[in-house]
Amino acid sequence: MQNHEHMFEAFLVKKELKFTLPRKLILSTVFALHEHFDAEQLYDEVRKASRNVSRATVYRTIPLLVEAGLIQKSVRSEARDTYEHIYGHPRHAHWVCRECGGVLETDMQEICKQLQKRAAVQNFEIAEISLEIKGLCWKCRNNATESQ
Amino acid sequence: MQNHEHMFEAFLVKKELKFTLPRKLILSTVFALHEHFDAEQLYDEVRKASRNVSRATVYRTIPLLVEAGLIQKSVRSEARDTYEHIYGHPRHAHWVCRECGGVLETDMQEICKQLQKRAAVQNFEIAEISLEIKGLCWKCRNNATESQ
DNA sequence: CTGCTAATTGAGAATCATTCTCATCAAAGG
DNA sequence: CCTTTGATGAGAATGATTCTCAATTAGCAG
Repeated sequence: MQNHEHMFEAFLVKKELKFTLPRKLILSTVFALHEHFDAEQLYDEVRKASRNVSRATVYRTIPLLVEAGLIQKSVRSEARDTYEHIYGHPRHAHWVCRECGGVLETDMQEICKQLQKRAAVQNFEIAEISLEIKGLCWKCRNNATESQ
Repeated sequence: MQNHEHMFEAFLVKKELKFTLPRKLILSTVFALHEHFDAEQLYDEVRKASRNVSRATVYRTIPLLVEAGLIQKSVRSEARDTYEHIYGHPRHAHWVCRECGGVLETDMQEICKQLQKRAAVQNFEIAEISLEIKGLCWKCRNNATESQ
């Protein structure tokens, strides 16, 4: 049993919820998937392993995974909500280009440290941090100036 | 005419769009509203000024205001998309409590400076910055420990 | 092993914010 | 006052997510 399975099971036990077969399947599928995914992609993958898991259960399990600290919502404002692993992945900022939609990720260890300090002062317990910068990437800036 | 009206008009002219009456109305309503609002609230307010503005036009104008740099999407993951003024408002981080839903705002001038530096290196042109921290506020942490 | 109880599930209907369609209207220049 | 093209209003359509409810399952007690 992998580490994230232990974590999820511990979380469920604490909440007096059951570590059922559908939940096990969804969990292992999430961690077999790319770091970024949406509910529908997850559902498709889960169905490959078992046709007996419904879309509703996938949608119901995602918030549990979020609350357990295993995943969090990722880049926003797309049609579907997207999620990303946070267990075992250092936090990173997302630089989203408004023009081409490309996403660049950069390290944010330093910023996280600053936020942790501020959290201590405010007595706030951090579960998720999302930093998103939108604008124009270098490619689209070049295209914009060329076409003038 | 206020400054944000000049900005919006300049933006529209540059895009070869017209500064029509509905757009003027929506713009002035946005800036008469709280810093945070959603499309429906905006629509309700606009309708108070004129019953001849449709929901569709409100929804169509919001992305223009975003692109013009006057507003941006705010705290996410609520049912409706919410927006906040950015023209004339220093950027701030949102600390969202998962338990009570409360939102605290803190300054992020320092972080913005760091991001500007990194943007210069990447040759990225920043239009929006959103920093959202989710977790438990001090009140809800206290409640949690009491009830154990 | 068997029954009990409450949580969980699957299937599909329901919701509801947002987007789209399309006929009508308005602005700006000639 | 035409003309052309973008803008608008009204309501239909979309589509991700949530809800409903009867059937199933897990965990426990006997």
